[in-house]
Amino acid sequence: MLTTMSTSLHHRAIEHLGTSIVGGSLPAGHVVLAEQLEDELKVSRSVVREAVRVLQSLGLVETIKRVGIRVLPADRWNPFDPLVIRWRLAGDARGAQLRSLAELRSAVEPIAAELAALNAPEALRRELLEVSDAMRAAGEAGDLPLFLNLDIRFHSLLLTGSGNEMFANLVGQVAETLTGRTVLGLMPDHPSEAALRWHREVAEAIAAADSVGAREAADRIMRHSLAELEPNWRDQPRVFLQPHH
Amino acid sequence: MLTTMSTSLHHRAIEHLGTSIVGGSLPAGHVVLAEQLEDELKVSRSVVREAVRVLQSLGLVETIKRVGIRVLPADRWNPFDPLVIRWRLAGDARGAQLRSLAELRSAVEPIAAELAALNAPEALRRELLEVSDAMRAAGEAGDLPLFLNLDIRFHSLLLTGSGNEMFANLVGQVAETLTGRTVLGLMPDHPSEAALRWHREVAEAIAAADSVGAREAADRIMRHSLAELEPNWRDQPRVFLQPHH
DNA sequence: GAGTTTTGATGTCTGCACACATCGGTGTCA
DNA sequence: TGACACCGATGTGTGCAGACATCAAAACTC
Repeated sequence: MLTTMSTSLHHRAIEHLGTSIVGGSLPAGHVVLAEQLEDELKVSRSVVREAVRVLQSLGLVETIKRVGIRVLPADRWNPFDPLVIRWRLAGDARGAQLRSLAELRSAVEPIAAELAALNAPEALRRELLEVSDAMRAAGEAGDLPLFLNLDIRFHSLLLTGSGNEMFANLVGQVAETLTGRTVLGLMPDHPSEAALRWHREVAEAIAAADSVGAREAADRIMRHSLAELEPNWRDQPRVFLQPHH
Repeated sequence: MLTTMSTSLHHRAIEHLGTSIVGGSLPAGHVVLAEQLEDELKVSRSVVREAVRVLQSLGLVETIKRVGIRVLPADRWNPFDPLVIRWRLAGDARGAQLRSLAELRSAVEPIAAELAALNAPEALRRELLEVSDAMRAAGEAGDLPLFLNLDIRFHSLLLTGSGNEMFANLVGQVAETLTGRTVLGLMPDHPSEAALRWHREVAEAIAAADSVGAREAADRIMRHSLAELEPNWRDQPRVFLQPHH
Protein backbone atom coordinates (compact mmCIF):
# COMPACT_ATOMS: atom_id res chain seq x y z
CA MET A 1 0.00 0.00 0.00
CA LEU A 2 2.75 2.43 0.87
CA THR A 3 6.00 2.75 -0.98
CA THR A 4 8.68 0.24 -0.15
CA MET A 5 10.28 0.75 3.22
CA SER A 6 13.49 -0.61 4.63
CA THR A 7 12.10 -2.26 7.75
CA SER A 8 9.00 -4.39 7.92
CA LEU A 9 5.80 -3.15 9.51
CA HIS A 10 6.29 -5.80 12.15
CA HIS A 11 9.64 -4.36 13.22
CA ARG A 12 8.29 -0.84 13.11
CA ALA A 13 5.40 -1.80 15.37
CA ILE A 14 7.74 -3.46 17.86
CA GLU A 15 10.00 -0.46 17.82
CA HIS A 16 7.15 1.97 18.32
CA LEU A 17 5.61 0.10 21.22
CA GLY A 18 8.94 -0.82 22.78
CA THR A 19 10.33 2.68 22.78
CA SER A 20 7.05 4.07 24.06
CA ILE A 21 7.01 1.69 26.99
CA VAL A 22 10.69 1.75 27.88
CA GLY A 23 10.86 5.46 27.16
CA GLY A 24 8.10 6.02 29.67
CA SER A 25 5.35 7.54 27.55
CA LEU A 26 3.32 4.39 28.19
CA PRO A 27 3.60 3.98 31.98
CA ALA A 28 3.23 0.66 33.78
CA GLY A 29 -0.37 -0.28 34.36
CA HIS A 30 -1.56 1.64 31.35
CA VAL A 31 -3.91 -0.32 29.10
CA VAL A 32 -3.96 0.02 25.34
CA LEU A 33 -6.35 -1.65 22.95
CA ALA A 34 -5.23 -3.56 19.89
CA GLU A 35 -7.63 -1.61 17.72
CA GLN A 36 -6.20 1.62 19.02
CA LEU A 37 -2.72 0.49 17.98
CA GLU A 38 -4.02 -0.40 14.52
CA ASP A 39 -5.30 3.13 14.08
CA GLU A 40 -2.23 4.70 15.58
CA LEU A 41 0.22 2.79 13.41
CA LYS A 42 -2.08 2.43 10.44
CA VAL A 43 -1.38 -1.27 10.24
CA SER A 44 -3.55 -4.34 10.25
CA ARG A 45 -4.46 -6.51 13.15
CA SER A 46 -1.92 -9.24 12.34
CA VAL A 47 0.96 -6.79 12.51
CA VAL A 48 -0.17 -5.46 15.85
CA ARG A 49 -0.82 -8.90 17.25
CA GLU A 50 2.54 -10.30 16.20
CA ALA A 51 4.32 -7.29 17.66
CA VAL A 52 2.39 -7.55 20.91
CA ARG A 53 3.29 -11.23 21.16
CA VAL A 54 6.97 -10.39 20.91
CA LEU A 55 6.70 -7.65 23.52
CA GLN A 56 4.82 -10.10 25.69
CA SER A 57 7.74 -12.52 25.48
CA LEU A 58 10.04 -9.71 26.57
CA GLY A 59 7.85 -9.07 29.60
CA LEU A 60 6.87 -5.57 28.50
CA VAL A 61 3.14 -6.21 28.28
CA GLU A 62 0.51 -8.76 29.15
CA THR A 63 -2.74 -9.33 27.36
CA ILE A 64 -5.91 -9.81 29.32
CA LYS A 65 -9.14 -10.82 27.75
CA ARG A 66 -11.89 -8.33 27.99
CA VAL A 67 -9.41 -5.71 29.23
CA GLY A 68 -6.71 -5.10 26.66
CA ILE A 69 -2.95 -4.93 26.53
CA ARG A 70 -1.51 -3.86 29.85
CA VAL A 71 1.95 -2.35 30.21
CA LEU A 72 4.00 -4.19 32.83
CA PRO A 73 6.29 -2.51 35.39
CA ALA A 74 9.99 -2.37 34.60
CA ASP A 75 10.89 -5.16 37.00
CA ARG A 76 9.02 -7.60 34.76
CA TRP A 77 11.08 -6.71 31.69
CA ASN A 78 13.85 -9.03 30.63
CA PRO A 79 16.88 -6.85 31.40
CA PHE A 80 19.14 -9.05 29.27
CA ASP A 81 17.20 -8.76 26.07
CA PRO A 82 19.11 -6.78 23.41
CA LEU A 83 16.00 -4.86 22.43
CA VAL A 84 15.25 -3.80 25.98
CA ILE A 85 18.87 -2.78 26.49
CA ARG A 86 18.87 -0.76 23.30
CA TRP A 87 15.64 1.00 24.19
CA ARG A 88 16.91 1.80 27.66
CA LEU A 89 20.16 3.14 26.24
CA ALA A 90 18.15 5.37 23.91
CA GLY A 91 15.99 6.87 26.65
CA ASP A 92 16.09 8.44 30.05
CA ALA A 93 17.37 5.24 31.61
CA ARG A 94 20.59 5.45 29.60
CA GLY A 95 22.68 6.21 32.64
CA ALA A 96 21.19 3.43 34.73
CA GLN A 97 21.61 0.99 31.85
CA LEU A 98 25.24 1.91 31.32
CA ARG A 99 25.93 1.49 35.01
CA SER A 100 24.25 -1.90 35.08
CA LEU A 101 26.27 -3.03 32.11
CA ALA A 102 29.47 -1.73 33.65
CA GLU A 103 28.76 -3.66 36.85
CA LEU A 104 27.95 -6.78 34.88
CA ARG A 105 31.20 -6.42 32.95
CA SER A 106 33.17 -5.95 36.15
CA ALA A 107 31.69 -9.18 37.45
CA VAL A 108 32.00 -11.26 34.32
CA GLU A 109 35.28 -10.29 32.73
CA PRO A 110 37.59 -11.43 35.53
CA ILE A 111 35.90 -14.83 35.58
CA ALA A 112 35.96 -14.93 31.80
CA ALA A 113 39.71 -14.30 31.91
CA GLU A 114 40.13 -17.08 34.45
CA LEU A 115 38.15 -19.51 32.32
CA ALA A 116 39.98 -18.44 29.17
CA ALA A 117 43.27 -19.20 30.88
CA LEU A 118 41.99 -22.68 31.62
CA ASN A 119 40.17 -23.47 28.41
CA ALA A 120 40.80 -21.14 25.49
CA PRO A 121 42.19 -22.64 22.27
CA GLU A 122 45.80 -21.88 21.44
CA ALA A 123 45.11 -19.58 18.51
CA LEU A 124 42.91 -17.37 20.64
CA ARG A 125 45.60 -17.00 23.30
CA ARG A 126 48.06 -15.97 20.62
CA GLU A 127 45.72 -13.42 19.12
CA LEU A 128 45.13 -11.97 22.57
CA LEU A 129 48.86 -11.31 22.90
CA GLU A 130 49.01 -9.75 19.45
CA VAL A 131 46.03 -7.52 20.14
CA SER A 132 47.44 -6.32 23.44
CA ASP A 133 50.66 -5.36 21.66
CA ALA A 134 48.74 -3.58 18.94
CA MET A 135 46.76 -1.76 21.63
CA ARG A 136 49.97 -0.39 23.10
CA ALA A 137 51.16 0.74 19.68
CA ALA A 138 47.85 2.41 18.86
CA GLY A 139 47.61 3.92 22.32
CA GLU A 140 51.10 5.43 22.23
CA ALA A 141 50.45 6.72 18.72
CA GLY A 142 47.30 8.39 20.00
CA ASP A 143 45.13 6.63 17.40
CA LEU A 144 41.95 6.44 19.45
CA PRO A 145 39.65 4.93 16.76
CA LEU A 146 42.09 2.10 16.15
CA PHE A 147 42.58 1.69 19.88
CA LEU A 148 38.84 1.39 20.35
CA ASN A 149 38.61 -1.31 17.70
CA LEU A 150 41.46 -3.26 19.26
CA ASP A 151 40.01 -2.80 22.73
CA ILE A 152 36.69 -4.23 21.54
CA ARG A 153 38.54 -7.07 19.87
CA PHE A 154 40.49 -7.78 23.04
CA HIS A 155 37.45 -8.01 25.25
CA SER A 156 35.56 -10.00 22.62
CA LEU A 157 38.36 -12.55 22.58
CA LEU A 158 38.33 -12.67 26.34
CA LEU A 159 34.62 -13.30 26.54
CA THR A 160 34.48 -15.85 23.74
CA GLY A 161 37.64 -17.49 25.05
CA SER A 162 35.85 -18.32 28.26
CA GLY A 163 33.84 -20.94 26.42
CA ASN A 164 30.74 -19.75 28.22
CA GLU A 165 28.01 -18.82 25.76
CA MET A 166 26.40 -16.38 28.17
CA PHE A 167 29.66 -14.50 28.59
CA ALA A 168 30.26 -14.57 24.83
CA ASN A 169 26.81 -13.11 24.31
CA LEU A 170 27.84 -9.96 26.18
CA VAL A 171 30.26 -8.98 23.43
CA GLY A 172 27.75 -6.64 21.86
CA GLN A 173 26.99 -4.88 25.11
CA VAL A 174 30.67 -4.50 25.95
CA ALA A 175 31.35 -3.04 22.53
CA GLU A 176 28.52 -0.62 23.14
CA THR A 177 29.91 0.61 26.45
CA LEU A 178 33.46 0.92 25.10
CA THR A 179 32.21 2.79 22.05
CA GLY A 180 30.00 5.03 24.16
CA ARG A 181 32.91 5.89 26.42
CA THR A 182 35.07 6.88 23.46
CA VAL A 183 32.38 8.69 21.51
CA LEU A 184 31.45 10.76 24.54
CA GLY A 185 35.05 11.85 24.85
CA LEU A 186 35.57 10.21 28.21
CA MET A 187 38.81 8.62 27.06
CA PRO A 188 42.09 10.46 27.55
CA ASP A 189 44.05 11.21 24.38
CA HIS A 190 46.44 8.46 25.30
CA PRO A 191 45.26 5.41 27.25
CA SER A 192 46.88 5.18 30.63
CA GLU A 193 50.09 3.23 30.97
CA ALA A 194 48.43 1.14 33.67
CA ALA A 195 45.58 0.10 31.40
CA LEU A 196 47.99 -0.93 28.66
CA ARG A 197 50.06 -2.95 31.11
CA TRP A 198 47.05 -4.70 32.62
CA HIS A 199 45.74 -5.70 29.22
CA ARG A 200 49.11 -7.17 28.39
CA GLU A 201 49.17 -8.96 31.75
CA VAL A 202 45.80 -10.53 31.07
CA ALA A 203 46.98 -11.74 27.68
CA GLU A 204 50.22 -13.12 29.10
CA ALA A 205 48.49 -14.87 31.97
CA ILE A 206 45.99 -16.49 29.61
CA ALA A 207 48.79 -17.52 27.28
CA ALA A 208 50.56 -19.06 30.26
CA ALA A 209 47.37 -20.74 31.53
CA ASP A 210 47.74 -18.73 34.75
CA SER A 211 44.10 -18.49 35.74
CA VAL A 212 44.68 -16.63 38.99
CA GLY A 213 46.90 -14.05 37.33
CA ALA A 214 44.47 -13.61 34.47
CA ARG A 215 41.61 -13.02 36.83
CA GLU A 216 43.49 -10.55 38.98
CA ALA A 217 44.76 -8.56 36.02
CA ALA A 218 41.31 -8.45 34.46
CA ASP A 219 39.91 -7.40 37.81
CA ARG A 220 42.34 -4.47 37.90
CA ILE A 221 41.15 -3.38 34.46
CA MET A 222 37.55 -3.49 35.59
CA ARG A 223 38.15 -1.62 38.86
CA HIS A 224 40.03 1.02 36.93
CA SER A 225 37.37 1.45 34.28
CA LEU A 226 34.59 1.51 36.88
CA ALA A 227 36.46 4.18 38.82
CA GLU A 228 36.65 6.44 35.80
CA LEU A 229 33.00 5.93 35.02
CA GLU A 230 31.05 9.03 34.23
CA PRO A 231 29.76 10.13 37.66
CA ASN A 232 26.26 10.38 36.24
CA TRP A 233 26.25 6.68 35.64
CA ARG A 234 27.12 5.92 39.22
CA ASP A 235 24.55 8.29 40.60
CA GLN A 236 21.59 6.66 38.90
CA PRO A 237 19.00 5.57 41.45
CA ARG A 238 19.03 1.85 42.17
CA VAL A 239 15.98 -0.33 42.44
CA PHE A 240 15.49 -2.78 45.26
CA LEU A 241 12.60 -5.18 44.99
CA GLN A 242 11.49 -7.99 47.15
CA PRO A 243 12.10 -11.23 45.30
CA HIS A 244 8.59 -12.24 44.31
CA HIS A 245 9.26 -15.84 43.85
CA MET B 1 -12.77 -26.70 17.45
CA LEU B 2 -10.78 -28.79 19.86
CA THR B 3 -11.70 -29.35 23.46
CA THR B 4 -10.61 -26.73 25.95
CA MET B 5 -6.99 -26.86 26.99
CA SER B 6 -5.11 -25.23 29.82
CA THR B 7 -2.53 -23.35 27.77
CA SER B 8 -3.25 -21.31 24.69
CA LEU B 9 -2.48 -22.57 21.23
CA HIS B 10 0.07 -19.83 20.95
CA HIS B 11 2.03 -21.07 23.95
CA ARG B 12 1.77 -24.64 22.79
CA ALA B 13 3.16 -23.72 19.39
CA ILE B 14 6.07 -21.82 20.93
CA GLU B 15 6.77 -24.70 23.25
CA HIS B 16 6.66 -27.27 20.47
CA LEU B 17 8.94 -25.37 18.14
CA GLY B 18 11.26 -24.22 20.90
CA THR B 19 11.82 -27.62 22.41
CA SER B 20 12.26 -29.15 18.97
CA ILE B 21 14.96 -26.66 18.05
CA VAL B 22 16.77 -26.48 21.38
CA GLY B 23 16.33 -30.20 21.88
CA GLY B 24 18.06 -30.83 18.58
CA SER B 25 15.37 -32.58 16.57
CA LEU B 26 15.30 -29.53 14.29
CA PRO B 27 19.00 -28.95 13.53
CA ALA B 28 20.47 -25.59 12.55
CA GLY B 29 20.03 -24.81 8.89
CA HIS B 30 16.91 -26.90 8.62
CA VAL B 31 14.04 -25.17 6.89
CA VAL B 32 10.43 -25.65 7.86
CA LEU B 33 7.41 -24.24 6.10
CA ALA B 34 4.69 -22.33 7.86
CA GLU B 35 2.06 -24.52 6.25
CA GLN B 36 3.86 -27.60 7.43
CA LEU B 37 3.72 -26.31 11.00
CA GLU B 38 0.00 -25.65 10.65
CA ASP B 39 -0.56 -29.26 9.67
CA GLU B 40 1.78 -30.59 12.31
CA LEU B 41 0.23 -28.65 15.16
CA LYS B 42 -3.26 -28.54 13.73
CA VAL B 43 -3.46 -24.82 14.27
CA SER B 44 -4.12 -21.90 12.01
CA ARG B 45 -1.70 -19.60 10.29
CA SER B 46 -2.09 -16.81 12.82
CA VAL B 47 -1.02 -19.05 15.65
CA VAL B 48 1.99 -20.29 13.71
CA ARG B 49 2.92 -16.82 12.58
CA GLU B 50 2.75 -15.32 16.05
CA ALA B 51 4.77 -18.18 17.50
CA VAL B 52 7.40 -17.87 14.79
CA ARG B 53 7.69 -14.15 15.48
CA VAL B 54 8.47 -14.86 19.11
CA LEU B 55 11.03 -17.53 18.25
CA GLN B 56 12.52 -15.09 15.79
CA SER B 57 12.95 -12.53 18.56
CA LEU B 58 14.75 -15.18 20.61
CA GLY B 59 17.14 -15.79 17.73
CA LEU B 60 15.99 -19.38 17.23
CA VAL B 61 14.78 -18.96 13.64
CA GLU B 62 14.85 -16.50 10.79
CA THR B 63 12.19 -16.16 8.13
CA ILE B 64 13.19 -15.78 4.50
CA LYS B 65 10.74 -15.04 1.78
CA ARG B 66 10.46 -17.68 -0.87
CA VAL B 67 12.48 -20.06 1.33
CA GLY B 68 10.71 -20.64 4.62
CA ILE B 69 11.56 -20.62 8.29
CA ARG B 70 15.20 -21.49 8.85
CA VAL B 71 16.53 -22.80 12.15
CA LEU B 72 19.51 -20.75 13.37
CA PRO B 73 22.65 -22.20 14.97
CA ALA B 74 22.85 -22.19 18.76
CA ASP B 75 25.24 -19.26 18.88
CA ARG B 76 22.48 -17.02 17.56
CA TRP B 77 20.12 -17.93 20.40
CA ASN B 78 19.69 -15.48 23.23
CA PRO B 79 21.32 -17.44 26.06
CA PHE B 80 19.76 -15.19 28.69
CA ASP B 81 16.17 -15.72 27.69
CA PRO B 82 14.24 -17.69 30.30
CA LEU B 83 12.56 -19.83 27.66
CA VAL B 84 15.85 -20.77 26.04
CA ILE B 85 17.35 -21.57 29.43
CA ARG B 86 14.37 -23.70 30.36
CA TRP B 87 14.46 -25.61 27.10
CA ARG B 88 18.18 -26.20 27.44
CA LEU B 89 17.75 -27.42 31.00
CA ALA B 90 15.09 -29.83 29.80
CA GLY B 91 17.23 -31.35 27.07
CA ASP B 92 20.62 -32.81 26.31
CA ALA B 93 22.29 -29.48 26.99
CA ARG B 94 21.21 -29.58 30.62
CA GLY B 95 24.75 -30.12 31.85
CA ALA B 96 26.20 -27.34 29.74
CA GLN B 97 23.43 -24.98 30.82
CA LEU B 98 23.96 -25.72 34.49
CA ARG B 99 27.66 -25.14 34.13
CA SER B 100 27.10 -21.84 32.35
CA LEU B 101 24.73 -20.71 35.06
CA ALA B 102 27.14 -21.78 37.78
CA GLU B 103 29.94 -19.78 36.16
CA LEU B 104 27.67 -16.77 35.80
CA ARG B 105 26.70 -17.03 39.45
CA SER B 106 30.33 -17.28 40.50
CA ALA B 107 31.03 -14.09 38.60
CA VAL B 108 27.98 -12.13 39.66
CA GLU B 109 27.39 -12.99 43.30
CA PRO B 110 30.64 -11.61 44.72
CA ILE B 111 30.08 -8.31 42.92
CA ALA B 112 26.45 -8.35 44.01
CA ALA B 113 27.60 -8.80 47.62
CA GLU B 114 30.00 -5.90 47.23
CA LEU B 115 27.28 -3.66 45.79
CA ALA B 116 24.81 -4.76 48.44
CA ALA B 117 27.29 -3.76 51.14
CA LEU B 118 27.48 -0.33 49.55
CA ASN B 119 23.85 0.23 48.64
CA ALA B 120 21.35 -2.18 50.14
CA PRO B 121 18.54 -0.75 52.27
CA GLU B 122 18.78 -1.34 56.00
CA ALA B 123 15.88 -3.79 56.23
CA LEU B 124 17.45 -6.02 53.62
CA ARG B 125 20.75 -6.14 55.50
CA ARG B 126 18.91 -7.15 58.63
CA GLU B 127 16.96 -9.87 56.89
CA LEU B 128 20.18 -11.21 55.45
CA LEU B 129 21.55 -11.65 58.97
CA GLU B 130 18.35 -13.35 60.11
CA VAL B 131 18.33 -15.70 57.16
CA SER B 132 21.95 -16.68 57.66
CA ASP B 133 21.15 -17.54 61.28
CA ALA B 134 18.12 -19.53 60.24
CA MET B 135 20.26 -21.34 57.68
CA ARG B 136 22.60 -22.48 60.42
CA ALA B 137 19.71 -23.68 62.52
CA ALA B 138 18.10 -25.57 59.65
CA GLY B 139 21.45 -26.96 58.54
CA GLU B 140 22.39 -28.27 61.97
CA ALA B 141 18.91 -29.73 62.33
CA GLY B 142 19.34 -31.52 59.02
CA ASP B 143 16.18 -29.96 57.60
CA LEU B 144 17.26 -29.86 53.96
CA PRO B 145 14.01 -28.57 52.44
CA LEU B 146 13.93 -25.64 54.84
CA PHE B 147 17.63 -25.06 54.29
CA LEU B 148 17.05 -24.95 50.55
CA ASN B 149 14.31 -22.35 50.95
CA LEU B 150 16.48 -20.22 53.17
CA ASP B 151 19.43 -20.62 50.84
CA ILE B 152 17.34 -19.40 47.93
CA ARG B 153 16.07 -16.53 50.05
CA PHE B 154 19.61 -15.61 51.03
CA HIS B 155 20.90 -15.45 47.50
CA SER B 156 17.77 -13.66 46.32
CA LEU B 157 18.35 -10.98 48.93
CA LEU B 158 21.95 -10.72 47.87
CA LEU B 159 21.11 -10.27 44.21
CA THR B 160 18.25 -7.85 44.73
CA GLY B 161 20.26 -6.00 47.37
CA SER B 162 22.83 -5.14 44.73
CA GLY B 163 20.38 -2.70 43.20
CA ASN B 164 21.34 -3.95 39.76
CA GLU B 165 18.31 -5.14 37.85
CA MET B 166 20.32 -7.56 35.75
CA PHE B 167 21.68 -9.25 38.85
CA ALA B 168 18.23 -9.30 40.42
CA ASN B 169 16.88 -10.96 37.31
CA LEU B 170 19.12 -13.98 37.94
CA VAL B 171 17.17 -14.93 41.04
CA GLY B 172 15.11 -17.46 39.15
CA GLN B 173 18.12 -19.12 37.61
CA VAL B 174 19.94 -19.29 40.93
CA ALA B 175 16.90 -20.85 42.55
CA GLU B 176 16.86 -23.37 39.74
CA THR B 177 20.48 -24.41 40.27
CA LEU B 178 20.14 -24.58 44.03
CA THR B 179 16.97 -26.62 43.75
CA GLY B 180 18.51 -28.87 41.15
CA ARG B 181 21.51 -29.50 43.38
CA THR B 182 19.31 -30.50 46.28
CA VAL B 183 16.81 -32.53 44.30
CA LEU B 184 19.57 -34.50 42.66
CA GLY B 185 20.91 -35.39 46.08
CA LEU B 186 24.18 -33.57 45.61
CA MET B 187 23.84 -31.91 48.98
CA PRO B 188 25.31 -33.56 52.08
CA ASP B 189 22.82 -34.31 54.85
CA HIS B 190 24.23 -31.41 56.79
CA PRO B 191 25.62 -28.35 55.00
CA SER B 192 29.32 -27.91 55.65
CA GLU B 193 30.40 -25.76 58.56
CA ALA B 194 32.45 -23.67 56.13
CA ALA B 195 29.44 -22.88 53.96
CA LEU B 196 27.41 -21.82 56.98
CA ARG B 197 30.21 -19.61 58.23
CA TRP B 198 30.73 -17.95 54.87
CA HIS B 199 27.07 -17.15 54.48
CA ARG B 200 27.12 -15.54 57.90
CA GLU B 201 30.27 -13.63 56.97
CA VAL B 202 28.62 -12.27 53.84
CA ALA B 203 25.62 -11.14 55.86
CA GLU B 204 27.78 -9.53 58.53
CA ALA B 205 29.98 -7.76 56.01
CA ILE B 206 26.95 -6.39 54.19
CA ALA B 207 25.41 -5.29 57.48
CA ALA B 208 28.68 -3.53 58.30
CA ALA B 209 28.94 -1.99 54.84
CA ASP B 210 32.24 -3.84 54.40
CA SER B 211 32.23 -4.23 50.63
CA VAL B 212 35.61 -5.93 50.38
CA GLY B 213 34.75 -8.45 53.07
CA ALA B 214 31.36 -9.13 51.52
CA ARG B 215 32.89 -9.77 48.15
CA GLU B 216 35.59 -12.06 49.48
CA ALA B 217 33.21 -14.11 51.57
CA ALA B 218 30.77 -14.43 48.67
CA ASP B 219 33.67 -15.43 46.47
CA ARG B 220 34.55 -18.22 48.89
CA ILE B 221 30.99 -19.51 48.74
CA MET B 222 31.10 -19.53 44.96
CA ARG B 223 34.48 -21.25 44.75
CA HIS B 224 33.29 -23.86 47.16
CA SER B 225 30.04 -24.54 45.35
CA LEU B 226 31.79 -24.63 41.96
CA ALA B 227 34.28 -27.12 43.34
CA GLU B 228 31.56 -29.49 44.47
CA LEU B 229 29.78 -29.20 41.15
CA GLU B 230 28.64 -32.41 39.60
CA PRO B 231 31.66 -33.46 37.51
CA ASN B 232 29.38 -33.94 34.53
CA TRP B 233 28.61 -30.27 34.53
CA ARG B 234 32.26 -29.33 34.36
CA ASP B 235 33.00 -31.80 31.60
CA GLN B 236 30.50 -30.35 29.17
CA PRO B 237 32.16 -29.31 25.92
CA ARG B 238 32.71 -25.60 25.59
CA VAL B 239 32.05 -23.57 22.50
CA PHE B 240 34.51 -21.03 21.17
CA LEU B 241 33.36 -18.79 18.38
CA GLN B 242 34.96 -15.96 16.59
CA PRO B 243 33.14 -12.82 17.54
CA HIS B 244 31.15 -12.00 14.42
CA HIS B 245 30.76 -8.38 15.14
C1' DG C 1 -26.27 -10.45 47.89
C1' DA C 2 -26.23 -14.41 44.75
C1' DG C 3 -27.00 -15.88 40.35
C1' DT C 4 -27.71 -14.74 35.46
C1' DT C 5 -27.26 -12.19 31.23
C1' DT C 6 -25.00 -8.95 28.45
C1' DT C 7 -21.06 -6.95 26.63
C1' DG C 8 -16.61 -6.18 24.80
C1' DA C 9 -12.09 -7.40 24.37
C1' DT C 10 -8.58 -11.00 22.89
C1' DG C 11 -8.09 -15.71 20.61
C1' DT C 12 -8.51 -18.30 16.48
C1' DC C 13 -9.59 -19.30 11.72
C1' DT C 14 -9.84 -18.33 6.80
C1' DG C 15 -9.52 -16.29 2.09
C1' DC C 16 -7.21 -12.93 -0.50
C1' DA C 17 -3.68 -9.65 -2.60
C1' DC C 18 1.07 -8.45 -2.77
C1' DA C 19 6.32 -8.60 -2.67
C1' DC C 20 10.08 -10.82 -4.12
C1' DA C 21 13.85 -14.44 -4.28
C1' DT C 22 14.61 -18.49 -6.94
C1' DC C 23 14.42 -21.37 -10.86
C1' DG C 24 14.00 -22.72 -15.47
C1' DG C 25 13.20 -21.58 -20.14
C1' DT C 26 14.20 -18.58 -24.05
C1' DG C 27 16.79 -15.80 -26.92
C1' DT C 28 21.10 -13.64 -28.24
C1' DC C 29 25.79 -13.59 -29.31
C1' DA C 30 30.39 -15.48 -30.03
C1' DT D 1 27.41 -25.55 -30.33
C1' DG D 2 28.10 -23.35 -26.12
C1' DA D 3 28.01 -19.39 -22.87
C1' DC D 4 25.53 -15.79 -21.12
C1' DA D 5 21.82 -12.43 -20.22
C1' DC D 6 17.19 -11.85 -19.88
C1' DC D 7 12.46 -12.80 -18.38
C1' DG D 8 8.40 -14.91 -16.78
C1' DA D 9 6.44 -18.70 -13.71
C1' DT D 10 6.33 -20.30 -9.18
C1' DG D 11 6.24 -20.58 -4.37
C1' DT D 12 6.31 -18.54 0.19
C1' DG D 13 6.43 -14.97 3.64
C1' DT D 14 3.97 -10.37 4.54
C1' DG D 15 0.07 -7.82 5.15
C1' DC D 16 -4.94 -7.18 5.03
C1' DA D 17 -10.02 -7.88 6.11
C1' DG D 18 -13.67 -10.14 8.16
C1' DA D 19 -15.81 -13.72 10.72
C1' DC D 20 -16.76 -16.56 14.78
C1' DA D 21 -15.21 -18.49 19.47
C1' DT D 22 -14.08 -17.69 24.04
C1' DC D 23 -14.05 -15.80 28.29
C1' DA D 24 -14.18 -12.52 32.10
C1' DA D 25 -15.84 -8.01 33.68
C1' DA D 26 -19.81 -5.51 34.26
C1' DA D 27 -24.56 -4.90 34.40
C1' DC D 28 -28.77 -6.74 35.51
C1' DT D 29 -32.40 -9.61 37.82
C1' DC D 30 -34.38 -11.74 41.55
